Amino acid sequence: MTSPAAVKRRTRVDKFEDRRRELADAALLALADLGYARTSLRTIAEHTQFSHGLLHYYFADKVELITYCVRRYKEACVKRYEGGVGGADTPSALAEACADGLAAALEEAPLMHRLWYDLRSQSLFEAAFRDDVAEIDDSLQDMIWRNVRAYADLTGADPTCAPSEAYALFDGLFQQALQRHIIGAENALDDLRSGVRKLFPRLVS
Amino acid sequence: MTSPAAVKRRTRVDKFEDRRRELADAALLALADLGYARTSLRTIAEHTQFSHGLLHYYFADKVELITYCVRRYKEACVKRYEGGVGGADTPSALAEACADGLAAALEEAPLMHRLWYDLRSQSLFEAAFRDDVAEIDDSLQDMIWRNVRAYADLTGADPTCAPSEAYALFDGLFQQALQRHIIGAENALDDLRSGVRKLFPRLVS
DNA sequence: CCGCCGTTTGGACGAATGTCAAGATTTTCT
DNA sequence: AGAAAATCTTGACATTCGTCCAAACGGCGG
Repeated sequence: MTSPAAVKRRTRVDKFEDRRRELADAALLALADLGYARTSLRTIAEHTQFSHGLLHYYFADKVELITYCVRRYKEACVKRYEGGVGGADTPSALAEACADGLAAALEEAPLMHRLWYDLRSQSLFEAAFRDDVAEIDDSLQDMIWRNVRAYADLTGADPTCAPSEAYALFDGLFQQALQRHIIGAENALDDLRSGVRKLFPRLVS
Repeated sequence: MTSPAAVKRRTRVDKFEDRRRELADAALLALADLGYARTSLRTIAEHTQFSHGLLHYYFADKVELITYCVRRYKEACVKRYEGGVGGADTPSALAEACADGLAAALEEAPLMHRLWYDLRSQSLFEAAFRDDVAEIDDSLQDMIWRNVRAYADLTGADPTCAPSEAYALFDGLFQQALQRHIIGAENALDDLRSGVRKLFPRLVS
């Protein structure tokens, strides 16, 4: 089995990682509130029960904290979507399920999605974020592509677009819906559902 | 006619407005380089031949300067696109012309478009930017819709989507292409052209 | 030539930022 | 229980930020 030293060490790094996660979650709440540009380490610390100095005990600098947050956000993100839309036996049912899923995700946590687009924009200026952002983009693209493929299978046809193409189109709809939802447009969610539902048949033979 | 006083006064405010424009243009260059989050008034001043104190002579505060920049960006933006694609007599020719136009716009000034998406993201946190951003979004949506309508007319069919829907889809393609172009993907522009060309027939009956 | 007024400068201010280190506190191990 | 290691707090640091202001500049009318 594992030696006592190994056990001790494992619990130690686990506690360390647990606290890192705890701090990162609090940081994500602060970031979702204020956005990257306006979130300082001290305001992040205010979202925790600890002092600001502790952040430098668990993270080397601000960039490492933010990138850790992005990675953590991604974990929750893929876990959220990997369930997928399994039980749909007709094309339009799948399209509707996907539309409802995206609309529900937007309604459930609009501030988190706002943060995502903020961080993705920042990654165009700050190269340190690019790898993590690209990973998240890839997993989102996979999620979209699984649905498009499943839709095509149900119709007996083939997709007429590349995975990245499909992702760009869905993402465009989602981002616009988020924008309008945050402004306060009450038809943003319905328009998103409608747009997604109509997008599927546009992407197969 | 205009009185001498009015003439004199007009030249005065014109000089004032000219300098505002000059400063805003320099600010736009700085913003395009660094992004909203990292651009300070002093770094903006370094892009001009003046000192940082001058900015507060022409702009009340930073928000007024930025919003003025956004408005100025919009002017150039609509002027850039209002020419449109007049001379196209077949649907696929129009689609190709539009695809080439968007790809050329991206290649010509990628940093400006990066700034646009940055500022649009910021507007989701800073309500002061929302009106100007919404105006730009509207004019871009009009630009897209004119092309979709023209394409539909050439095919003798009707668009099967709303203007905002079309804009969201095109914008999704463009934003992804920008992202990949900045990362250094050499096929980003070609994929954008292909995606745009293929998007038109998807949006008509 | 002087004085005026629109411009422009450069420095100063308080506040906020990221970072760091020394000390206090808590946990862990023997 | 006591020593050692970890966790956490506190205060300080050098910068940088937006903002403001007194003074200097410069052209133009009197």
